[in-house]
Amino acid sequence: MYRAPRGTADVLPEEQPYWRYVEGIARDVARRFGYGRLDTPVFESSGLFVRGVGQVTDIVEKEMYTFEDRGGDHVALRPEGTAPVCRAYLEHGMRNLPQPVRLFYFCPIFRYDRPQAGRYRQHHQFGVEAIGDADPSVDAEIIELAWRLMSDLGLKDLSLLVNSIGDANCRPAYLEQLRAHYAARIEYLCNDCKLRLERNPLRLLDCKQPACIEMAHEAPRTEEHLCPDCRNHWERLLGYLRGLDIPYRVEPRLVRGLDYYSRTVFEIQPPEEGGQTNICGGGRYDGLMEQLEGPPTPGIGFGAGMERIILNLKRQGVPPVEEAPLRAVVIHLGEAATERAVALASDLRSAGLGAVLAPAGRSLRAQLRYANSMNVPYALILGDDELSRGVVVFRDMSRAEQREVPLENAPTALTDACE
RNA sequence: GUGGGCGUGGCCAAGCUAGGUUUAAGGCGCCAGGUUGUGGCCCUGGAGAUCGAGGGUUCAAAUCCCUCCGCUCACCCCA
Repeated sequence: MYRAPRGTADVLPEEQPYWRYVEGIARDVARRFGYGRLDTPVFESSGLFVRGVGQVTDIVEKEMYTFEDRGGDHVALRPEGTAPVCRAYLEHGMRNLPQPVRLFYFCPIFRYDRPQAGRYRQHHQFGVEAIGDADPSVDAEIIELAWRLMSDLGLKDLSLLVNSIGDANCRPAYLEQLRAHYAARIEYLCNDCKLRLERNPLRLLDCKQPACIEMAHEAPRTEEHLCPDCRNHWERLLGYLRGLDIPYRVEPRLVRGLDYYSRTVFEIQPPEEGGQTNICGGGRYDGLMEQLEGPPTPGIGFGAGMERIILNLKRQGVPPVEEAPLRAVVIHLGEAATERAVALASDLRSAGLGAVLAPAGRSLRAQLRYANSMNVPYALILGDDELSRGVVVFRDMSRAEQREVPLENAPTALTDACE
């Protein structure tokens, strides 16, 4: 028998309220901040991600779903959300729009990884990007948006971690210091970190090995090696966050796994529980547009994992919104009544009422049991007797009371009853 | 890529240590009946499993051995 591929999941009807809930609130928050929705293709040229995300990142090196299509083009299932948005910004000449351009998206993300709690090969992100303005007030706006999303969702006890990793001016010198610090202690490094020392020294800082954590503690801090412009940007951002009463924590060892980040990086973490630590991550990417062969254009944004948000909503007991509920089951006895019941159910739907037909050919008792299991407030019962008199039995399921109403008045009666 | 745990009807699961008494318990759910037209509780009945797959040991394997597959948790990485 076929199963859903490893690391993917069906979202069953009973799960949908959570998805609707998160989408609804995310959409509303995005709207209140003036963000417009952008949908991009589920696959892109592989090169977009190799150039944008970075050749030596795990995402590109070992997690991308890439393939050659029948025409010989090299494409990849989208492994992250920002590069496609930037591609679309460039492709559609959005620099001619008022800056910054504010965009949001919901999309599936694909990474070939060993699945575990809160981690999938196909997951979904809500993301926002503000492109075309380098001012730290935009950083604050993005972080505020993320923070407001979480609080509007009803999630509690979250932590906001922020850091600045500098820019092209100050990072090279910082990385040299970092390398020197670790090179002097190379014999104590874990094997992964020995590789990082050469290839991606920034990542030395967030190694989880105990010995490496210790070294990271004494390592030079990004925050203390910023050039004047980055320092000014950083301090203004923190000032704005304080003004917004957003409780941040500066985390000197916070770096991000994608190459394109510069200056501001941040994450939002749920309270400690087993499983994945961050439900939202983002930062500034002022160099990305140039990597994609566009004009220098600053940008900042974040991605938030839908599955992880929903996982935490469940852990915290936040109830999702009710969907438009079913109002009635239409019960019918006999061929003639069935024919009329089909029309009656249709009339109810035309009146905006959720209604389903009880399974045909079953006893009244069985159909009522069905109505009971559907958890509807009313059952409309139509048999030969009612049909001949032009009425329908209108039964209140919770009170176990019923009365007759003229067939043609059924939609109105049900509407009134549901108010 | 590395390591731990687990695989018995749609779901939860007993049985496996000491192989035969299992035609593989029980519960939920599903269908029917108990009321020839009245649900929820209760009662009765029914459908539904080649015990993850393949091989081996044995007179006999869900139970023991081997191989493979899958799920899951953690590392790594990230949302």
